[in-house]
Amino acid sequence: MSKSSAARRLRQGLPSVPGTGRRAQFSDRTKRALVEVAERLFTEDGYAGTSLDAIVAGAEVTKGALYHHFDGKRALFEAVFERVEAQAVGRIKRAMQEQEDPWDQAVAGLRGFVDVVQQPAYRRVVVLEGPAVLGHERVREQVRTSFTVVHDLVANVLGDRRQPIDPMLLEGFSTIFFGALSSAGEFVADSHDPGAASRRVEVAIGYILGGLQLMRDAGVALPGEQELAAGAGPDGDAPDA
Amino acid sequence: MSKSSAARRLRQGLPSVPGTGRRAQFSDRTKRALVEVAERLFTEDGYAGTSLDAIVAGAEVTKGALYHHFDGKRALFEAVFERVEAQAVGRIKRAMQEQEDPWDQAVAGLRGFVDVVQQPAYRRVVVLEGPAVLGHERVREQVRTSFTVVHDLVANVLGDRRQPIDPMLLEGFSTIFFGALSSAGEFVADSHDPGAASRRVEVAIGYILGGLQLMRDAGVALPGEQELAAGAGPDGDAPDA
DNA sequence: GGGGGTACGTACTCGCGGTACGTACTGCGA
DNA sequence: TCGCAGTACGTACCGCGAGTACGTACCCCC
Repeated sequence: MSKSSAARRLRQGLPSVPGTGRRAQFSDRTKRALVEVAERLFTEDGYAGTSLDAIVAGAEVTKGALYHHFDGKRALFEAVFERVEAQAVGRIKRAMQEQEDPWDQAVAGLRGFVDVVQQPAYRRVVVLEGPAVLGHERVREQVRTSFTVVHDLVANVLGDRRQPIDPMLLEGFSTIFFGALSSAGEFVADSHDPGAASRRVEVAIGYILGGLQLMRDAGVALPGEQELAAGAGPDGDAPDA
Repeated sequence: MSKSSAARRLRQGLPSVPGTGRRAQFSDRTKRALVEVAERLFTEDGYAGTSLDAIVAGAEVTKGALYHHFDGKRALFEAVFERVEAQAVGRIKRAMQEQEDPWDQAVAGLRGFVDVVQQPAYRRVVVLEGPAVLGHERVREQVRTSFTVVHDLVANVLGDRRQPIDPMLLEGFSTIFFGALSSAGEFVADSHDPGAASRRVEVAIGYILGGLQLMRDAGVALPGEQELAAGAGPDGDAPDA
């Protein structure tokens, strides 16, 4: 049937008689193997399309091992989800740290984010199936890290004003802009010519940010908390062109 | 076990001996009942959380009827998906037709879209699970109708220029803005105070659109097709503030 | 009025997630 | 060094649920 325990350990580069090796090392290796195989299969075939049997077969263990390390299929998916997200955050942060100037850092962050959304694992596990499997609030919670980058950038672009911006309005701006960036990444990933598409996307994002700066510099005031608290705001349309 | 055929027909308000009634009417009624029950259950419990047994029990038919009308669970979900989307499009179009002025129409369309994204059925079936179950390209295809509203609006805001805008760039703008609107709806739906949140969202969207108009009127040119075709564009950042 | 086709109902299979339980190995304390 | 407890699995099984095969009643049209 399945390979013997000794053969498996041999394949993992460990002594077949593990008298000397640390036991926890075996355990961690098994767990990591499960997560890595699961990431590959979930990315290729999706959550529902991947059976636990396929995962344990790929990792050359059995369901007993899987259920020893994880509470079930969802928990395993969540582990994969966290891993993919962590890799994405690392990628974005590394890109930003290569820049000195705050503005360049922000641009690098945006580019990094658009890049990340194009990774197959990120698209499938985090964007496509994550919300349906784990609930979108769980995704939001996890994505909070990369969201912060966008949040700070928006605050920076809208900032430099005397009275502080209404926090909920800032949150709204950030959320909207975050959704815009996600769509931008999707647009590039779905495009037949990713290079050309990403150039368009950068132009578009730059144009939008430029517009926000123009609005700010033109003195078009955002409403304060008291105006927003009142029931009927202004018609909410643009300044007369 | 289950109710007899006669009892079911009685319950549906049809003669228990349906000698006079049209046969196709029974069929359509069964099909619609299945879709309606499925919409309710899919919205409440999600795709994976809803069993076909629960659906056919709710519709007071059996799996034979379901598999006669639909190719399987996915096909039934797709029918629900199309129904929910069609209702959403109708809602948006109706809101727009109440306005005369093109700008007011556009604003009504945006508001209608943000409204729609807050409907539980739309959120769950179209936004949350649709992409994972049917694939995001299928969702894109279906959502094309409401996307057109956004597309036209963006073209309108960016338009009024001498040389026409690069089509792919316009597509990028629309996609990004569409994503922004989706996030806006999600923001409102997730908020504890939807009224306050939707006011913020309208302000933010108005501010962004105003920025785009300012950019246009300030003569900040978007690159043409030939510049975009060249490999390295400008750094893609905002105009100096 | 009978034959064919539609619109179901019934009974079953099978894949898959989850569970119960057995077991080998390992590190530790006496 | 010997037991002993706990870990890290393996194995066998259960139940649910999607899909299928097949039977049947009824309607419509000739």
